[in-house]
Formats: sequence, C-alpha cells, structure tokens
Amino acid sequence: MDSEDLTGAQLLAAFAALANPHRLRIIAALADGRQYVSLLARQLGMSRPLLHMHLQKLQAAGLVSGELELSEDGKAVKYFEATEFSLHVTPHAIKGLAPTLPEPADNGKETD
Amino acid sequence: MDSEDLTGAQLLAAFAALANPHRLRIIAALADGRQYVSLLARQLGMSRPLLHMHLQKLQAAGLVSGELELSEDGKAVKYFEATEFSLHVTPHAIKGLAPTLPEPADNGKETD
DNA sequence: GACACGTGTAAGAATATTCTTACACCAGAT
DNA sequence: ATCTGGTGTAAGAATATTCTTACACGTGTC
Repeated sequence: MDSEDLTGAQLLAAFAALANPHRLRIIAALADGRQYVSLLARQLGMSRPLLHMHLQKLQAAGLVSGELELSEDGKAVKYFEATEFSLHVTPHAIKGLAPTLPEPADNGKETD
Repeated sequence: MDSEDLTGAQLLAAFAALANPHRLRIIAALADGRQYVSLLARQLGMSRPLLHMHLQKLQAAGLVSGELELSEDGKAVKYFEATEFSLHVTPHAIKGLAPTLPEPADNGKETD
C-alpha cells in the first residue's frame, strides 16, 4: 500500500477514511497488533455497530484488513489489523494522480 | 508543513480537506504556480462561490495560502498557491499523534 | 432453556458537508 | 449611468455521513 501505486480514486478513498477521529484512533490501536472487534469496541469506548461501520470504511480503503477465525471455545472471532500503508502526500504527488480522480458528479461507479 | 510537526487535530483537518475530489484538483492546479480565484473557477469548471468555500477549507488546513493583491488596472485580485506540505502517513505515525486527537464529541473548541 | 459473548445488518434520527442562488461592494471602461 | 470583471458572504436545498437502537444468528456454559 504505497502512495505511488494508487489511483486518484483510491487515494481519495484513503483520505476520506482517514478524515475521522474515531478511525484514526482505530488505526492507532491496531498499529501495535491485531485485535478482535468486540474487545476493540470496549477499549475505544464506542458501540460495536459503530466500530463495525468504521472498520468497513477503513477496510474498503485498504487501511486495515480483517479475518474471521474460530477461537478454541468455538466462537467466531474477527480480528483486524492495520495494513502497512505508507502515503507520501505532496502537492506534486496529488497533481500526478489528478487525472485519475473521479468527476465530482461521479458516484465512483464502474462501467456497470 | 511537515507531518512530523502536526498535532492530531491538525492532521485530521488536513485529511478532511483532502477528502474531496474538487479540493484535490484545486491543489493539483496550484501545484505549478499561483492563480487567482475567478480564473481558477473557470479552469476547473465550478462556480466561484463553491471554489471559494473549498479554498477556505484548504487554507484552514494549511494546504494552500492566499494573498490579496491589486492588479495594475486597480482591481483587487486574490491569488492562491499550494503550500509545500509533505505528509508521510503510516500506522505508526498516526499512533504517535493519536493522543492529541480531539474527542469525537468535541467540536474542536479551545478552552473558550 | 436462559445466559454470556462472539458475529452481522437494517432502519431511521441526528449532523455535517456540499452546492446553488442571490445578494453586496469596488474600480475601470464605454 | 451602465457594463465588465474582480472580490466576499448568507440562506436554504440537496446529499452524505455518523450514530443509535433493535434485530438476527451461532456456540459454550449454568
């Protein structure tokens, strides 16, 4: 996940995902290592459905990844971890990606 | 404008400012050099009040700067240029700034 | 069976953002 | 005086995002 390899639309999604204090805290909490959703919600003091929504957005932007596992006592547990992204953002870098930005009217839809 | 020197709240404002295709295009357009508002609006195909709003947000985040000048024929002309920011964003960098993030309930108000 | 603890998701309210339209001001040229 | 071309800003509509509440399912334990 290097900023060099991204399209404008992907970089935009990353910025949108990062533009929220909850989600920055989530990344901070996952920077050390992985954690499962319910415990993470308790650690961050937010409701589990809310955390779920934020994790979806972070995952869609490629900033975290999650995998469902089975714990020893049979429960399904979903662990998330931060991906090792590295975005180097400068005016020049943005200029390079501008041609691949979606039109403001666009809804990011593919040729459907 | 180096990501090392920012607080969490400032980084958050920068991400929020970058999370919009119009604003990324504005930065791209200003990466080469400065331009005044009305012409920039025509180049980007957006209304001047809308551009004005986006420029305010970018300026508040420190990503562009503007200065009002007097042209030779007496008109007030406001030029904007991209600041030379450089944000290096990684999970570890975010973790370092997390303690200075605003509370989600916060409205970013100072001790007023 | 009821409880505890994990998962996911949907509906609707509450907020925040984005965008248009309409206004006001200033200065030079016709 | 009116037109052109710069500036700024306010009000309200249209969208998008955020958040809560309430539901559903599965498994191990009391």
